[in-house]
Amino acid sequence: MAKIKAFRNGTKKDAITQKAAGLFRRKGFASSSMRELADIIGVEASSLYNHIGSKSEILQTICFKVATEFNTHLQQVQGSGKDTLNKLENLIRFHIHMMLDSYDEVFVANHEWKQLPEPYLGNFLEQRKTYENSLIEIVSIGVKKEEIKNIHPYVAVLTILSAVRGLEFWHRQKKNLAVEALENDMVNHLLKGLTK
Amino acid sequence: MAKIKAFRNGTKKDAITQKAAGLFRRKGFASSSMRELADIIGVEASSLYNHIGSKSEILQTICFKVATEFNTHLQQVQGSGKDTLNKLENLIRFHIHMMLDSYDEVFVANHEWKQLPEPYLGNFLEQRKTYENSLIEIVSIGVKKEEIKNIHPYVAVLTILSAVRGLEFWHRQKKNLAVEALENDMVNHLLKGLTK
DNA sequence: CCTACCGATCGGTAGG
DNA sequence: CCTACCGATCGGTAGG
Repeated sequence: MAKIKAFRNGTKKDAITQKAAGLFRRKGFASSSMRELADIIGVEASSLYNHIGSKSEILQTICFKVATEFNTHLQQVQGSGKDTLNKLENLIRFHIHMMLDSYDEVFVANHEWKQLPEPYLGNFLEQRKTYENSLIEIVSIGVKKEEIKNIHPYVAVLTILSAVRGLEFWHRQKKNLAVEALENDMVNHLLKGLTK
Repeated sequence: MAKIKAFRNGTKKDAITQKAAGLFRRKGFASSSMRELADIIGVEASSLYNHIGSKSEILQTICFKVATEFNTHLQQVQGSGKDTLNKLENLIRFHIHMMLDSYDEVFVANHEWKQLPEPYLGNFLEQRKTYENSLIEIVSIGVKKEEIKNIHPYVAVLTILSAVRGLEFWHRQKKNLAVEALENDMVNHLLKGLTK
């Protein structure tokens, strides 16, 4: 019975976090009230605190869940032994899939991390910097091995990360454009450019 | 005398708007209070209302000033008669300069437009959609004229706009990397790719 | 430009 | 899970 109760608490907390991700994405963290969130869940605001510790804790859960998923994937890529262009293609496709599959969570992690309280803010920024440095290292090795053209690795990484992040705008538009076509065109653009 | 008073009011409002842009960028619009802004200016919160109508009005001023600057430049490019790659390069460089020269304002326009009240929100989104459609048209013509490779124009525009927007992250880091080198590398990456 | 203040709303708690 | 409520803070106004 205790097990079932724990299970129920877990799913309820997960449900709150999921609904919160959607709300925070639409209105922003600071502009979202716990009363609004409670309305969406279908309870009174005070009842939320049986499942979560604070509003801020919800944001922490979202941000660090996303960070962990990206870090886990990066480690797989680093150990794959593929060449630079293959690694970058793999990373780009993963970012695209994450943005499309976990839109609310990735969006919130990208936009609302500033509202994290310390020490979570510092921890989050450190993880992001480490992630970015790993990508820079991958590009840097590619330049040295002459597998890709000579470019400042930092600029290439910034361009790639920013471009895939921009898919948050696509999600809202739903053009008559298949996901696979979009993904392939963006990979092609970022790796091979526009010039014929 | 009336003229001088109007002039002083004008600059004071401009000073408030400028300081607000920095504050809104750092903390977000909803998390920034008028009392904080007043502290930065060096007056009491109530005194701000001699120069501005509301907190929301400040955000409107910032967002539409930025939108107007981009629209004005776009019209120049459209009437320039250059080929597609030249037009795109011009647009990319302008976005980069805007991001570096008017960092706070561009950042706030990019991140906080959601907090605009109607009808400003609808107006802003319409302007942005029109701007985006103009860029899509430029790429589309380039594909038809075979000046650039075959790609979904929407994806190319999304990739370019997202990449230049990502320069907001660069601003904070101040790598030992000259602006010109960064600009040239990003233009090169977006137009010619990474592949040798 | 300031003092004084308002009603609304916020995140969160007590107690059942 | 709810009712009832708290202190803090918010954007903004009145009046001088």
